[in-house]
Amino acid sequence: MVRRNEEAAQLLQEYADLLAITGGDAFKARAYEKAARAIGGHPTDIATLDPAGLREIPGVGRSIAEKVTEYLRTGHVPLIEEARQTVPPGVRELMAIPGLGPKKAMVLHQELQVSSVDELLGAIHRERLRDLRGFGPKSEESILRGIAMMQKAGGRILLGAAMDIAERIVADLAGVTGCEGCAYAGSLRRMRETIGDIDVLVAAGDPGPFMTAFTELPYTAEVIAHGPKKTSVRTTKGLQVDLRVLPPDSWGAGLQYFTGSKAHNIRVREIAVRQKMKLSEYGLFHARSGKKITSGTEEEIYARLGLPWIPPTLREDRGEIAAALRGELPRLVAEEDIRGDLHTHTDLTDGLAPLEDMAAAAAARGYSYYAVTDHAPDLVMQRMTDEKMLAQRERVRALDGRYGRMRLLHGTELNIGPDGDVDWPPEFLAGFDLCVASVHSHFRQSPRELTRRLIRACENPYVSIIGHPTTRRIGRRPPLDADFDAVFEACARTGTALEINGHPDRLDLGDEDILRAKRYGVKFAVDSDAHATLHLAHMRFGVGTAQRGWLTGDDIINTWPLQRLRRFLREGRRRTGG
DNA sequence: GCCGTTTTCGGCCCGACTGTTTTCAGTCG
Repeated sequence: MVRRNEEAAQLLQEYADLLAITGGDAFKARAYEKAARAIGGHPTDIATLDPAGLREIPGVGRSIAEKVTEYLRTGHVPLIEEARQTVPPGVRELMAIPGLGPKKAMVLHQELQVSSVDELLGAIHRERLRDLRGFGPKSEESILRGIAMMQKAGGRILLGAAMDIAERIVADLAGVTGCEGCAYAGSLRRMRETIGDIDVLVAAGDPGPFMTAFTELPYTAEVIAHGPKKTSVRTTKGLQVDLRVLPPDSWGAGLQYFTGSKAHNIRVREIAVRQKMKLSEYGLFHARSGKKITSGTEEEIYARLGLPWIPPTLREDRGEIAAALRGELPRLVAEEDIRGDLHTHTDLTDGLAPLEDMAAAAAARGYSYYAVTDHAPDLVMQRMTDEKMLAQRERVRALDGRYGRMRLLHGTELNIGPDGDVDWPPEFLAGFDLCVASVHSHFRQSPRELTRRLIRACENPYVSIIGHPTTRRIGRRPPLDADFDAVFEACARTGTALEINGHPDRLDLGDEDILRAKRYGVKFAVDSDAHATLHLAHMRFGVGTAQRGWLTGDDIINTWPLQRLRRFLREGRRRTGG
């Protein structure tokens, strides 16, 4: 069942943007934004709710409930469609550029008739922006930087969004009669942080029904190519999806081939050639006779080449073949190994769900422990106080034991200030079971200052985990320009874990940094940073990223039993390394 | 547009930073 929540959330967000662009009531725009967020993170599928049920979602009142109901019934909301007519679509696109908000986007459109990113680039190069009120050379520079960040993603979409659509397609095609196997392959199966296009494979004798079903899926906007072996479509969101139907006995060869990466496959084929064999998407063959050796499963193909099966997340030609040949592939962490989440939020700060709901959802995931880590006072907009935090601690203590075997931990996400200080003095921090500390502002300090700042946070005895260490947001904000080797060294020295934040916008640390950090002997924490019950599921992307960094359960503190985790937290409070 | 132990009006997450300005608007977290 596909949730309609995301669609409705996007529509309401669009209307909020349109209101902001056209200079409507800012509070009204914010109300729509808030409702969009609440609906997107609401655990119940809104399609099952009547207007009264919708109004129980915080931030949804009479007017928005009516519009959502209308949208669910007819697929249209005339008021929003009218508003859409008044603003060229490119203007909203401009708002996606970091540093450009609704006001500046509208000025660019009204004064320079700019309504797309390309037109904006043209205007900057002709130095047209400098004459505009509120713009200058620095803004040109920062806009260019923002556009470069966006374009570096090169039309690729984030892992989470790609996974959503791929899983829907796989579920739909698996229901077509004659389906003997259906899976996504490509960079998505390898869990890369961004995805260019989605590859879906089906094993079936007769491709026809699948090709037809594929072109008729509700999210298919345009059929790019339609043949007997391959069909390509563009989805309503502009993402290309390729479907290949393989004969069932070629399944393993096809899956191996289309999973890639290209560099990994080249290495594997070299091994085949050295053994007088040939590997293609149809199977493994004798080079001379052309006779097929095997093609049914990936395991058989790798085995016939003298290799163990290599997990897709390792298939990047980063030494996995050599390690496999030596029998030294790591025993990668799996999602089932995760015993708890150590970085999550509730509606006490910017989360959507109350403590009880978050804890119940965590327990349903089978966790043995679960940490609530709401924001601390220095993130001013969250309005945290000592009293609120202590009251929450009381509630956490009272609820502990009510979720089966799952234990509740009370923590916080501290802010690492410009000097590396955190929100509270040691006496107060000592009351938490654990503290995550993260950078939330002052991203553009000098490398020297940033490095010192992060190291000082590591050296705080009460800081156990550095949250989203580089603070990058994929395609939006570059990583901090710090000397991360020095930070990794400090983490190892002080017994501070580095977070692998599973939010698809972040995936921070990323795979390359994980590989580097591991060499210093650092431990990691894979967290969801959930702000809603559903976001607890982002753990899978964190685990995928950890796998891409070659991590085992032993490297990751939240795969450990609670006792060992507590020992790590205690040790860290003793070792300041100073 | 939402919300309510301030309850049908009048608030709404608030402060800092940035680049522009010559006193501040826009953007961000």
